Amino acid sequence: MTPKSAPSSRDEIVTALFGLFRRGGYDVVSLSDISAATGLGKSSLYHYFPGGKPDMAEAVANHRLATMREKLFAPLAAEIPLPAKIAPMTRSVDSLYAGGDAPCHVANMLPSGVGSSPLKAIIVEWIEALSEALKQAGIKISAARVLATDAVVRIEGALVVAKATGDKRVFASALRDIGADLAGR
Amino acid sequence: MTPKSAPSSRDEIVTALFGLFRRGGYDVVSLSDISAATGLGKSSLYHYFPGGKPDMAEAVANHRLATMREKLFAPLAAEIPLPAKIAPMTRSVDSLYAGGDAPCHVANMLPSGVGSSPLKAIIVEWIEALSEALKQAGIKISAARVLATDAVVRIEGALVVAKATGDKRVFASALRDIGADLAGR
DNA sequence: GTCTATAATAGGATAGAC
DNA sequence: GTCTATCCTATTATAGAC
Repeated sequence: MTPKSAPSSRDEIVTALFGLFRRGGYDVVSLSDISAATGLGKSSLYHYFPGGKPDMAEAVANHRLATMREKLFAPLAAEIPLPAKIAPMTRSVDSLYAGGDAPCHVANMLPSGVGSSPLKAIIVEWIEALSEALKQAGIKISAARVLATDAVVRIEGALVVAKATGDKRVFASALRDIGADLAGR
Repeated sequence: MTPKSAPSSRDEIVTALFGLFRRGGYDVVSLSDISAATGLGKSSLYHYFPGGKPDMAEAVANHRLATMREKLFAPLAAEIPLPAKIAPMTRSVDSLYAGGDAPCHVANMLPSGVGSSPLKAIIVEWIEALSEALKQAGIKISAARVLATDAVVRIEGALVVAKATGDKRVFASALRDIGADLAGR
């Protein structure tokens, strides 16, 4: 067998970086911030990310894509009734965004343009996974796409509005409504 | 009469700054960028904005709030039938966000925390203006608030998703659906 | 693999001439 | 009101010892 692709501590660093980038976006986060958050000197960071800060941001974006695939997209492909998938999804979404407290990593990283390919994949694959789940439940694919897109749109929008107003309930009630719409009203 | 509150060229500068801040967010925009966009030297900028960059960002936020009040919130208070107000609103929104091409200034400025008070006002007053318009049309205030919040949520979310996927049609169809929902289906 | 030290650059901001 | 020149700081990044 090939040697186990050692889970280096790079993964732990990336997790710490994710917390920084998701909240501030690319340019707000400095190498000093990263150094403080990880406990590593600036130079050590270049050992893990030879490409510097853009390299870090892209690693974080790919890490987030993997998380979303595992926690959200894969479960949506299960061969079980639709409502049995939607409820867990809304719970996972609630958890992934800390009940509306944690901003969307995609939304905050987009303006910088760094690592935009995995960022785009997160949104595209999310809509795709939802569409497929709805289609499996007997909904026409065209209607499924509309519903799926609307769900992701509302989740992203609720995060923005909740942050702007300081009212997390906007996120909670949006999630509830989305779940009801997707599961079939 | 009081002398006309001279429309100094500060307004023109603020308009140029708005274009920069809305796209990049606070930290991406440097004084050099601003200098290039306005044609003014860095020092001249401090003549108009003694508080420096934060001062500029807050001026831009207040300018945007004024624009939103004029173009969106005030028309919603008119004493005409609801559908006659919703259609113009969606058209104005389409124009204000360039059909989904131009990002939301609020969403992109929020992470920095600079000028958050007018930014919050933009969202809060928007929801309030929509709620009032729906209430005037005979919808119960509690239901009106839910509908109004959902509309703003979907506009904000559609901008994020359209930007992430590179597909402006997401914004166009979201606007159409929102208009239909608000005008009474 | 992590550190200290340092380079090279760009950032925001100010002083003062015109 | 706009400019040139300058200051100070923070930034990303690299070199090289351990």
